[in-house]
Amino acid sequence: MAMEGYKAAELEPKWQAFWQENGFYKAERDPAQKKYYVLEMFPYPSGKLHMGHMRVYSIGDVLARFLRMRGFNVIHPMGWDAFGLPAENAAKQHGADPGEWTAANVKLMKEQMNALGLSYDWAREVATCSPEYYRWNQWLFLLFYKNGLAYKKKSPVNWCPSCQTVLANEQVVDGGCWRCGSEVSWKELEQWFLKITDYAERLLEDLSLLEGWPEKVKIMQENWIGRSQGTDIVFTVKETGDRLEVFTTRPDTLFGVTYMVLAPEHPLLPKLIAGTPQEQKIRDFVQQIRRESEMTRTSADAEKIGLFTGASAVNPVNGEEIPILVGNYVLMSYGTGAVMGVPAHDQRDFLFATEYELPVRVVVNPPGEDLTTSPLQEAYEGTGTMVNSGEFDGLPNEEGQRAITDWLIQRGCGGYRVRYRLRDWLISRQRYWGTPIPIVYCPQCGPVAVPEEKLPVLLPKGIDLTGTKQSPLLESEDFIKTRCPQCGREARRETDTMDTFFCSSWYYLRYADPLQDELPFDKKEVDYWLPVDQYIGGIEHAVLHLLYSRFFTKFLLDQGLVKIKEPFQRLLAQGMVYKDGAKMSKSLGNVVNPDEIIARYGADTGRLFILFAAPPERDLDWNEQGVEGCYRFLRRVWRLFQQNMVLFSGEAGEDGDPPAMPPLRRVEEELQRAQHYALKKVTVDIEERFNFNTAISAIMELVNAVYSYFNETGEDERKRFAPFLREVFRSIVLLLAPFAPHITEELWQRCGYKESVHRQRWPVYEEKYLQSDEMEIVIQVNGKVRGKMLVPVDSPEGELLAAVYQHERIRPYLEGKEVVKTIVVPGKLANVVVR
RNA sequence: GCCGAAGUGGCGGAACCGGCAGACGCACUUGACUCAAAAUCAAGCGGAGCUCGCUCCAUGUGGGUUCGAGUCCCACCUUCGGCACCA
Repeated sequence: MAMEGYKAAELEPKWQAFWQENGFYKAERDPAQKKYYVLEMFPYPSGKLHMGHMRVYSIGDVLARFLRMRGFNVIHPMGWDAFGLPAENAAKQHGADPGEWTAANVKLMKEQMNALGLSYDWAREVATCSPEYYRWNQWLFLLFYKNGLAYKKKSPVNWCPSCQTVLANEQVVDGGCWRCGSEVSWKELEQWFLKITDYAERLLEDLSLLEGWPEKVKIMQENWIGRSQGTDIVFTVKETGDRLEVFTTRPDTLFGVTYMVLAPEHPLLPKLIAGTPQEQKIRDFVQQIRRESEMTRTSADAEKIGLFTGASAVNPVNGEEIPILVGNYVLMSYGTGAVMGVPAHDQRDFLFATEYELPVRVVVNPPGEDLTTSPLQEAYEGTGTMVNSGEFDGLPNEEGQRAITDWLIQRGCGGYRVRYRLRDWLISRQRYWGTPIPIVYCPQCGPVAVPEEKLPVLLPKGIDLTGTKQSPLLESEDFIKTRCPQCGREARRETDTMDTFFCSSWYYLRYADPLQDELPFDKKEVDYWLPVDQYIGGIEHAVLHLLYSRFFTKFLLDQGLVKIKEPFQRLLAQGMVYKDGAKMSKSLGNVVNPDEIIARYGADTGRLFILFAAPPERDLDWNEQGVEGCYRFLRRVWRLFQQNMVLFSGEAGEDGDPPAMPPLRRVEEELQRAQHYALKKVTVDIEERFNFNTAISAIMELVNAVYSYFNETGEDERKRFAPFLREVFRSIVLLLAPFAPHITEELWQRCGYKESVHRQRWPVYEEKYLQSDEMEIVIQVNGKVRGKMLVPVDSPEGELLAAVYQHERIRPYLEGKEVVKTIVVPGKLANVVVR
C-alpha cells in the first residue's frame, strides 16, 4: 500500500478554517482562571509581511500555544498601527485614498497571518486609524492637556525636509530621520509637546522593576533619560547685574572657573552685546549657527567656536570677574544654556581654553602630586585634594562638592539640582494621515479643548495631499472652520495631527476591551488582563515605543485608569533576519517572502526553521537549505506516524482485550528515557529560556531515538509494546504542537483522537524515568580524560575509586606514581591526581 | 571618546552550576535501495600524527586561578549595537 505523503498545502488551510470556525483562540475574562497576556508589537500595514514579522509572530505564537496547553487563560491579540506616512505617500503617488489603501493592506496581511497558522483572537483586533480607536487618542490627549501635561510652545524643532514634518528627539537617528534617513534640519515652530520629563525620575527608577527585560534595553533607556546630579550656580553679570545661572556636576572646581560660555540662543545674549562693537559680528555668528542642522552642530568633531561678548560674570564664591563668551557647542536645550569653563579639570574646556588663550587654574591636586607648579599638558579629571580654593583648601574634592554647594545655598546663589537629558516629547505632525489634535483656536478664548461629547474630531476625506501648505489639513476649509466650544464664535481647528507613537503607546490596553465606547477601556477588563506578561518585538523600539508606553502607563496609573506601574512584565527583543549575511532588501534582490515559503513548504516548515536557526534574541541568517532540513524533519515525522498507525488501531492488541504489556526491556527503557528527557528539555527551553532552537533539536533527538529503536526491533515487538510506544508518539505530537500546529493537528486526528491537539494539556515529564540504574562516568588522571566506565548510580565513592584504580586504561597512568588527591563528582566523573 | 554585547568545525548553532567541546541541523563523503536519478534508510565527518588502538593540538590573542576553564579573573585584538560637545 502506497503511503500517503505529507501535503502541507492541503492540510494547513483545512485546519486554519477549522480553528477559525470554532473560535479556538477567543479569550474571555475569567477571574477564576490565571491569565497570560502574550503580545507581539503590532505591524504597520504596509501590505506585505516580511521575514522580520514572520519571526516575531512565530515566537509569540509558540508561547501562546504553549501557555494555553499549560492551562493559562491566554490572551493573544493582534491589530494595526495604521496611521502613518506610507499611506499618505501612496495617496500622492497613485491617487489612492489613504483609508482604502490601508484597509486593503490590512486584509492582505491578515490573510498572510492566518496562513501562518497564528492563533490570534481576531475579535479583539484594533486599527488605530479607525475613528473608534483614534477617538480615544483624542480623549487621552485631552486628559494630558487638562493635567497640564500637553502644552504648546514655540521652539526650534527637528524638521525632516523629505517627510515634510517635525520629529521627536527619539526619532532622530544619527542626525537623520528614523523613517527615511534624510538629514534633519531645524525649524522654529509652535508645536504640541507631552511633558514626559515630569516622569523622568519614575521612568528611570522603575526600570529596576523590569526583571524580565534585557539588560541592554534598560541601559539604553537609562542613557536616554540621562540623569545627572549636580549643582546650579548663580553668577552675576557685572555690566547689567543680571543673574546668570549655570549647571555643573563639578561644583568643587568652582574656584577654577576662568570663563563662561553661553548658547547662541541664550536669552540674555542680546542684552549683553547691545551697543557693543562686536554686536553685529555676534549676531551674524548666531544666525549662522541657527541655520546649521543639529547634526553638524552637535557632531563631536565639529570645531568649537567661541566669541567674546565683552561682558563679564562675577563668580559668587570669590568675586572674580571672568569673560563671557558665546559658543556653538553650548546647547540651550540642556541645563541652563550656559556653562562655566574649568580648563584645568575638564579636557574639553582645556582644549578650548588653549585655543582661545584663556587662563588655566588648578584647583584639585591628584594624591601625592602638585599640578600647580608647572603648566598642564592636559586636564586632570580625577579625584584629589582641593587647592587654590580659599576656605575649602585641603578638602577631598568629593567633600568639596557638598561643602561648596552648601555654601552657595546659604548665600542664595545656588543649590543641588538633578537634570535629565530627556526632553519633552514633541507629538505634533504636519501630516494628514494621523489623529487630529482636538483643539480649537478661538480669537476670543484662545486654545480651547474640544468637549468630550464632541469626540472624535473626524479626519476629513478627500483632501488634496499634493498641496503645498505647511500641513495638509490646512487645505480643507470645511475642517478648519468651526465654532468655539466656549463662546460659540467662529474659530479654527488645530491642523496638526499626532505622532503615530501616541497611538501605539496604549493599544495594548485597548485589546483588553476593544469595543468599549464609553471609555478607552473598562477598568475591570484591564485590571484582569494587564500587564502584558510577555512582550515581543524588535530592538529598534528600545527607547521610542517602549519608553512612551511606560510613560502612558504611569500617567494612567496617576489618573486611576489602570493599577499597574509598568505595562510590559517581560520583554523579548528579537534579532533581525538576514540573508547571506546581508540585510534583506529589494535593492540587493535577496528578499525571501513568507508567502513563497508557505507555498513551497508550508507554514509549519517556515515556522520551524525560523525558530530553529538561531535563538530569538540573536540575528538570524535565512538559509534555504536549512529550510529544506526542517521540511525533511516534518516529513520524517509524518512517515513515522503513517508507518505505525497500527499502534493506534485495534490491531495492536491482537486478542481484542487490552493485552498485558510485558515489562519494558533495556531498549524500551532507553527510549522512555529519551522521551522524558525531551519532555523536560522542551518545557524548560520554552518556559524559562525562550530557546526554541534547542527545544526543537530535543524533539528531533526524540524522533531519531524512535527511528533507531525501530531499527533494532521487529514488527512483533512493536505490537507487544504498543501501549508504551503510543505514549512516545503522543509525546512527539504534543511537543511539536506549538511549533508546527497544522501537521500535529492532522496527525493527532489520524491517531484517532477527537479533540484538538491544541486543547490538550502539556505533557509532564517524570523524574523517575530520567534515571538509570547505571551511569557512564568519565575517568580523568590529572584532569585529562583517560577512560570511561559504567557504574551503578549510587555506588559509594570508595567502591568507585577502587574500580577506577583497577581500570585497564587507567592503571598505566598510575604506575610508579603517588596519588595526591581524588575528586569524585557524582554521576559525572572521577579525577585522580598523581605525582 | 563613553556604555554594552559577541568572538566555538566548511556553515547555522549546542554545551544551563567550572566536569567527555562541537548536541541538533545544513553542506560534504561512503554504503544500501534503484536500470538510473530523486526521495528514503544506514554510516562517517575539527586539525595533525600513528603501530588503527590511541596520542598530541584545538573555543579571537597573551597571561592567571583550579585537580580540571569555551565557562571564572586580568590585559589585549576584532566585530556588532547604543550614546556621543549633556556641562
